[in-house]
Amino acid sequence: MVDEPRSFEPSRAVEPRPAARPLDDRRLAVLRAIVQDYVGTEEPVGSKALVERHSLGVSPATVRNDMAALEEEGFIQQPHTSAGRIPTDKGYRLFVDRLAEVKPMTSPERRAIRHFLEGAVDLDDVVARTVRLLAQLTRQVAVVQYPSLTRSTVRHIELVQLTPAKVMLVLITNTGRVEQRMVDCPGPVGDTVLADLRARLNGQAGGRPLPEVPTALEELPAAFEPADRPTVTAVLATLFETLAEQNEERIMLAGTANLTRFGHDFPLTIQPVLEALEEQVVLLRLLGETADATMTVRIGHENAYEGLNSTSVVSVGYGSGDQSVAKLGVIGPTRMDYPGTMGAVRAVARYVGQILAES
Amino acid sequence: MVDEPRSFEPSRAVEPRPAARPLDDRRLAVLRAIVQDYVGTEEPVGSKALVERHSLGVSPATVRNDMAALEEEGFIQQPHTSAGRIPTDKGYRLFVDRLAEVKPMTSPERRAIRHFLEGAVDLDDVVARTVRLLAQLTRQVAVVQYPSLTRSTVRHIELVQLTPAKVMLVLITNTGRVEQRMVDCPGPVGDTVLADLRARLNGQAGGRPLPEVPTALEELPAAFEPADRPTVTAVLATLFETLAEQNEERIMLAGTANLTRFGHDFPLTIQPVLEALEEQVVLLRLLGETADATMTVRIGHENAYEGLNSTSVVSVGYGSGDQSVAKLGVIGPTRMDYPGTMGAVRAVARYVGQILAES
DNA sequence: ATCTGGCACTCCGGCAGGCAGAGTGCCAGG
DNA sequence: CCTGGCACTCTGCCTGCCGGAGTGCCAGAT
Repeated sequence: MVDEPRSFEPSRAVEPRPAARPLDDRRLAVLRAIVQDYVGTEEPVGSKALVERHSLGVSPATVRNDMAALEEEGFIQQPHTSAGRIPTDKGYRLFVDRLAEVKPMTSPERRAIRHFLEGAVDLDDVVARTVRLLAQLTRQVAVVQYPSLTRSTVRHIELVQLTPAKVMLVLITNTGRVEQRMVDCPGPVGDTVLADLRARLNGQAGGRPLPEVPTALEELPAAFEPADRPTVTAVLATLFETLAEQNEERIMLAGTANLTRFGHDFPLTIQPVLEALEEQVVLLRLLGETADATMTVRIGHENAYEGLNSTSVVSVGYGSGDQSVAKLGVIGPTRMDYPGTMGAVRAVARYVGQILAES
Repeated sequence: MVDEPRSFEPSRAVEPRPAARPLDDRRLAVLRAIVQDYVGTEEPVGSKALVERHSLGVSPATVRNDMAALEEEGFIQQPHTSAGRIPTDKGYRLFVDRLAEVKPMTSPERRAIRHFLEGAVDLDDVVARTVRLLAQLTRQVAVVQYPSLTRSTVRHIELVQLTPAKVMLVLITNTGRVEQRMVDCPGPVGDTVLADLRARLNGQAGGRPLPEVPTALEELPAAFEPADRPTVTAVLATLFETLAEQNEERIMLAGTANLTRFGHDFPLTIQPVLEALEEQVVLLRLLGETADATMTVRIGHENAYEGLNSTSVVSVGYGSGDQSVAKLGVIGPTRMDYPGTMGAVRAVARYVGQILAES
């Protein structure tokens, strides 16, 4: 294992460390170079090529020794004897943790992102644009989760009478999401009752976070005439059902065509990934494991889902205010450009959050 | 070219046709056998294998002659000299036009379809279930278009005041589709005006096909006080915009993982297909070319979109009543099981139509 | 006139052998 | 502790070779 980064200081005491320290630094540099080259060329990288492309200031032979040590520790591996080295999952992990900086978007890029997202007309459009943008920027598969119901607040509840005993319930959240359900009432519903119910619903639930709504409305039926209570409870039941339905958490994805640039051994790698992408459940769980605010990178076997063992997932939460309402991310081969991808993901999350806050 | 099918009669006159007639029959049988075998094995089929698997009653040598003729006419082709034959697009065309029967679903299959679709709770769910079902039945990529706005009628229009000058417009169609838009009004909107407008909108537009709505509401602003007219026109503008937005025609797809079973020369074939699937526009145009009621089969180069030149598309309209409101279909390799696929597509379209009519 | 068996021909696919190139590990010397 | 050198190993590629599958054509049979 490698120690903490503070060992970079100008060498204060010399005795407690057996002079293995500067060597470690160079080893890390070698690992960084290997990752960068491999990501670029997709071919095992050898010692000679390394010293040519990166000014490491040492000879290939030295690099070979470092490589042997890195392999010993499990950061890199050889596909076969006398081939170059490629990073292992563990190697990538070290790379993103200690060797890579998130690469910020250039300001023209930022302008373009902002401009593209600002053209959106409704929530569907925002999500659609976001996911396409992300796929394009990273040239990978992008996934965006709709702002989740559970973290939103009620903006408005509307009741619409369709037939005497059929009412449509519309729930609008502060994130612009709209859910509608039909309610079959036990009998004809009077206009005044409906208006009253509508007013009370909005009065008592308006502005509240969705999970709190059931408790806030608990006492509601008692406020109505006994004859009207069945109707009220029917509406409430449907409302609570809508609130509870987490499986209504939708996601959108784009960039599947980028899968073709995945690797050489094609059908094998791509098939399970495509299967995973079809399963909303899998994707939701994937995003669910993301820490809210900080960016999460899951590399290869760190992914719980087996089909994604040869992919990496970069994800982060985004939100309309300071707190996140949903997640987004990209899925790509483990050999991806981590700094660039992370930069793009972060930037897009930030801007879509802003857009949502404005609308 | 091959002539009309009535030549199957027991040979009446012998003189005007140079006895090439019975031969034609056998040639067609050979073509059918080639298509069937190739679809099954995915390998060029030779004369010997053909006579072994199908009881054609003639020797390989004879079949070879027929094959030469079929190749001459462009129905089959050889990948290289001394390989077996594979059907051309033209060969498949002849096959589906004259040699194949749509294979009906078995009754357990039909029961399963019906049962699976009946579990749906709303329109989104109907479409989602349909597309998954279709993908599973055909083991190919399935595409389902949402019931289109242009063919639906207005069930209800609702106006919801969110802020003094912000109104949400909700449009509900008879197919259960719901569209909502924000309307920014030029000034605060009075309750009575809003109620009046709501009533008039529903009175004059309710039940009408969507395309007729603009003309039906043409005179509406005149019925209001001059002071309120800007608000009315703002609402109407948004409504018309919603109606006009054909690009809001949404589609859903499933079964992308089935692309891996496409062929040998992988990335090349699959890449353009994935790209096509990402472009809703392409898919919509694809389905748009489908004749409403009858099933359409477009084979290989018959597809206008170039990326789909090595695929076939089987599509058909479906509807809640007797007329179709949207289309659905599947996309697969030209070497697909046409009878089975067509049977599945037809059955699913029929049942989803029934489900929509019921709800 | 049509079908059939036979025959020569072509081409693909797989396999062995040889060769160049890249990369490694190790060792002795700076 | 780094470096140059050397022997070794492995892949990838090309070559040549063979067997198999399939065809096209022709002459004979029905």
